[in-house]
Amino acid sequence: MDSPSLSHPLGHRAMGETLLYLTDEQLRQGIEAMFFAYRGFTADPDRILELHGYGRAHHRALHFINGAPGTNVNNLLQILGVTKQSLNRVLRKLIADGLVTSQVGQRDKRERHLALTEAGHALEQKLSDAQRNRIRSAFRQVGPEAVAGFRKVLEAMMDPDMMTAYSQLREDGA
Amino acid sequence: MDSPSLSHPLGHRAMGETLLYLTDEQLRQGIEAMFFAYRGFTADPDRILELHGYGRAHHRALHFINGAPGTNVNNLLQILGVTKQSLNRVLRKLIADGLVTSQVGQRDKRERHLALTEAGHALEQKLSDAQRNRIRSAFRQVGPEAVAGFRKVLEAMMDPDMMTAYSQLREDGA
DNA sequence: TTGGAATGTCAACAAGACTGACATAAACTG
DNA sequence: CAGTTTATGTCAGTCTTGTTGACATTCCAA
Repeated sequence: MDSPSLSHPLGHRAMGETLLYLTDEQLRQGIEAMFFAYRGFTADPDRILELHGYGRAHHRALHFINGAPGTNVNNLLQILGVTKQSLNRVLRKLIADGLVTSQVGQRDKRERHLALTEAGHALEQKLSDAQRNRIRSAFRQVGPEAVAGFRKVLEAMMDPDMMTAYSQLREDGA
Repeated sequence: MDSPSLSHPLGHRAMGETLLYLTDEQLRQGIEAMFFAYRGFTADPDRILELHGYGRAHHRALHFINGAPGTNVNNLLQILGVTKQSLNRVLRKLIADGLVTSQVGQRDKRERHLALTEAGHALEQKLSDAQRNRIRSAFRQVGPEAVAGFRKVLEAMMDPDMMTAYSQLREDGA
């Protein structure tokens, strides 16, 4: 179960170890695992968001503003991968509700610098706690080696350009 | 980098190995990895779907009908976790376009048994190939141990009840 | 100083989720 | 057999979240 390469019906004669994981069935299982796991991953925050009248888009905005306070809208756009109009609707509501502040930039007055208010932090914490609890529980169940593998696969699955935008934001933040 | 447990600044005195992965920062990275990886995971099929005038919902329907041909609407509903109205809209289009067949059940004539037509198989293959290519590439990069860990974590992250519906479908199929 | 690029806002629209109400047909039950 | 439950489909209306298009403001460089 944890090391199929040692007990594969075909043995490990001519086939490289990596090939064991590349049958269509293995890949199909990987695809479905992503589908179901992602649903689990979002389920807990979704329930909380619904109580407050928000959606997943609001959660994403809160999450990344929290991680890079003072960031501007454009940075956030790169990360979230949506149009500015779409993000703007979400931000407008968060600002109107007093969860996010938008300050005109000092050097460049076109920019708006975003940050969480106290109320914004409170909701972000609540959402983040719910999501972390599930991840923590999963990580505990499987142990550190599995977690390392998980991280490696996910990183290999990302689009490289998305990650560059992300690292930039974390540098610019504050 | 690949084995933090051996080089953690705090050493491994009183802390169980698992604790190393449970700092808020580690969990945050896990959360963001899921977010970015899921986007990569859906990016390739999304591009193909757009060309054909379909969305992710159609992909999901095609995927699970392909995996359990002859299944009925109710099973599909359990798996996809959407309302019948939502699924019906998608199925109606797929049937009208000749990608899916809906046959009245023989034993229970209330049920509709769903299957892919030749055209449906063709599109499903195209989508599935695109998605598999990315997963295969990721799996190849990281090696079998990481893949095993990836699977373990994802399974631990799922909602248990969703998985029961899923296994049922795979048994009932055909 | 003027024109283009960058940034952000408003309006309108589409996909895809939702609820609620209802119709039909078949199966089940007393 | 009558009545109820189950499985499915449909219509209408709403919500979130994505899209484009149009436009205002600000900055910068020719």
